Amino acid sequence: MEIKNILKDKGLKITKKRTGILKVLEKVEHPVDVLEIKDKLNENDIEINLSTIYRALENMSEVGIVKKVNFSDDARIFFELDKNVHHHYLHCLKCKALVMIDSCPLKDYQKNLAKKTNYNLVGHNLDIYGYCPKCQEKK
Amino acid sequence: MEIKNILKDKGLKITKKRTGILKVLEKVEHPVDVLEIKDKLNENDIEINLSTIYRALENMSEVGIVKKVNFSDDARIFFELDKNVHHHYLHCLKCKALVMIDSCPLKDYQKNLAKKTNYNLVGHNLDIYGYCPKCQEKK
DNA sequence: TTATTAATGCAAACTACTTGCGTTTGCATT
DNA sequence: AATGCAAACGCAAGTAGTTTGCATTAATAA
Repeated sequence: MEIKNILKDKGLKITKKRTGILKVLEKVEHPVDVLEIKDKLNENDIEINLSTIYRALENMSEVGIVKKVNFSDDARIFFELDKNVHHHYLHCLKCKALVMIDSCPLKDYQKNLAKKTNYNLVGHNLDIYGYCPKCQEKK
Repeated sequence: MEIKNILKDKGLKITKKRTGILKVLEKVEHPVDVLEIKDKLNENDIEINLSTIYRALENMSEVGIVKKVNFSDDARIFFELDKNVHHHYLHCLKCKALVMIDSCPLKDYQKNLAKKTNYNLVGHNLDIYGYCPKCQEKK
């Protein structure tokens, strides 16, 4: 669906800033933080305040357009388009590259764990850390 | 080993604050943040500044006495005694209880993933979220 | 016992994020 | 096209968690 229609669909007003944010998320294909969004918009001559970015992302995550992503070793909040698919990320500790892993190794595990512990499990968070092929060479 | 000897062993001075912090970590048996440490020490009539706690924990984590623990949904840093065992935590989203899971479901997975991706993988972080039996009742 | 070095407290700085409020803008209605 | 109103926005200030510089104090080796 086109960006404008995605917003209209959820009853959110179509503004240059909001469509700009969504275009950035579409293009980069990895979770981004607010500063990266600001920089990318500035490059395209769109001035935007950080609080606007935070609020826009908050709104859009409430209606399921975007998704908040937290990494355990980073206090920042990242955001990505919510395509309704569960996945995890492989992190390069040197160049910070993110590789999406879309097959989750924990589906069955979580079910079994729920049974064993009597917890009602609703989700999990997994991040895998290492060095990408390129950064291994450089060392 | 006794707390005093653990510190002496690593060349750290034995102070009331440091031994106090370690006693707290020993007793609580779950990762704690700096405020919980401060409160527990205050209860035992030990006044301590937050920056002292941060610095003591930083020093002690550099030498492997304690370990930093990050949870993906919480910006705070938690700390636990470093017993050199890999484990994960089950989080209750309501009462915030933490249950340690000491069998890791990802050992083989990580090895295979390393082969497949040519990444040199050094570790991972897994947190599992849900509701504990008690909190399910309350609802 | 003293001298040296690490540890500590305090205040200020810093990072990431949030909030209050006055202004502007999108858009439904006329 | 003009109007009105709620939503979006910018700015400045506030908050939470953590870090840092510097002067003071305390631990321990000599």
